[in-house]
Amino acid sequence: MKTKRKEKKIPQETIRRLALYLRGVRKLTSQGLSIISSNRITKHLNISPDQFRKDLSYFGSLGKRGVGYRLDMLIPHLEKILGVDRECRIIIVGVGKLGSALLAYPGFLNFNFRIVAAFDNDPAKIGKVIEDIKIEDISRINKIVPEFRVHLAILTVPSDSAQIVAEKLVESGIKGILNFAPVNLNLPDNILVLNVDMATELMVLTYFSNKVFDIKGFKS
Amino acid sequence: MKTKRKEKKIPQETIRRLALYLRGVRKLTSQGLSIISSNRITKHLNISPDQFRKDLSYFGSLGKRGVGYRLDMLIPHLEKILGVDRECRIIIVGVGKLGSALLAYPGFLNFNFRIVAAFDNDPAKIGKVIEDIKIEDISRINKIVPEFRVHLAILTVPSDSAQIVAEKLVESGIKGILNFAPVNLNLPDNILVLNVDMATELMVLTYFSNKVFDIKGFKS
DNA sequence: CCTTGTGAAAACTTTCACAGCT
DNA sequence: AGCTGTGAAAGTTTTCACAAGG
Repeated sequence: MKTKRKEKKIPQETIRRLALYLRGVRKLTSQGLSIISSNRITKHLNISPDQFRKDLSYFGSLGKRGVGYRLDMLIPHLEKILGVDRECRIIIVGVGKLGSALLAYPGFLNFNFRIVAAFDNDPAKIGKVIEDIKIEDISRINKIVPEFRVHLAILTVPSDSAQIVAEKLVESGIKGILNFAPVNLNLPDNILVLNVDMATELMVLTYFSNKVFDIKGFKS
Repeated sequence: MKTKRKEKKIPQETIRRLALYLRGVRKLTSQGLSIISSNRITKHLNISPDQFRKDLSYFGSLGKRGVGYRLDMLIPHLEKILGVDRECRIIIVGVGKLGSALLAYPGFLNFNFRIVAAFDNDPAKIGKVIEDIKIEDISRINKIVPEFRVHLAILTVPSDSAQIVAEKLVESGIKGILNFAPVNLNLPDNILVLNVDMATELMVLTYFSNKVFDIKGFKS
């Protein structure tokens, strides 16, 4: 990333970890805890307490020395930083098997993400209702995105059409795309794209598991 | 310490990019190209040519100065490094909506990943066949993993049971896990875990899209 | 002129260590 | 005594710049 701001530089991975912390501290709250140390928070997250404190310090100080962090302050703090204190409207584009599965995924609501529409170009699917969401023709993206002030799109169309559909999304005013199609999208710099590519993840696992073999002296 | 090979430190992200390169060069081959420069390869990947050459250089030199890379050598080279030159057997554990979608995902085969079994604990599902794969009872993991010499597992069970199921997978001899449950798995160090967490990705997108607003001076 | 391969510099991220507050 | 917050050190990754080869 090439942000050339004078603001102190926040590592990208810090943001990803903040999301992890939010999950973690919510779980601890539900266990009845109210004040908690960096040590305790990170115990089950495979992250060092130092890293946690450093990550938080980018956004001002919140803990009490000698004491720890108040969960009732920490949770809203993290939610505010991540922007999940307000509802974020999202759409799913491409209602194949994966798109349908994501439509039904309950975990989005925990973080204030609301799926407001789903799109496909298959006439057999358009008009059907899945999980209370009516499937719309893809040509209606331009109408619905501004109307519902949609921020983000989950893109689960076939690779062939990913680029062109992504361009439509950009045109309609979307700000970011979570792309499940295994292609690199070429879009303007101000559009954020994160790729989720299952085959790549498996390759990374394969590479490192072979490495472990080597080091341990095993044979496959 | 025990590795006999030259001990250069290879960045983790390099491996992820190699998978990207493999996708890219395969596409270029299908366009009839046979020799190609780092510039051309990375043109549509949002990666610099320098990065590409550096990444490759960790594994020895393969290109010809003044010329470029021969695709018929580059592709097998990348495949070998990533370990996708041999079949890798995988299983899917948890055949809910997401698990079923992944069972049907055709992209795994391009990289020699073969799904050999699927597991669930729901009696209503056990015995059913999806995409030519019979769904087995989760208790049979211990039998099937060694029998088919399964390397990797895709974990798509509910969060509550993810840890305990993961431990069963480790017991059975699995080497790595692609975890879709939004919890941190605590497993031995020699087991590789990669997490795919849709809500986290959306939060990262939200964070950065708000940042872009700020920088550009827009309002939401 | 091409383009690769690679040390060296620059940039970035994590870990350390300790001052300072409760 | 216990824990946070944070500069400074250590470690890691990317970018630069250029020698060397077709």
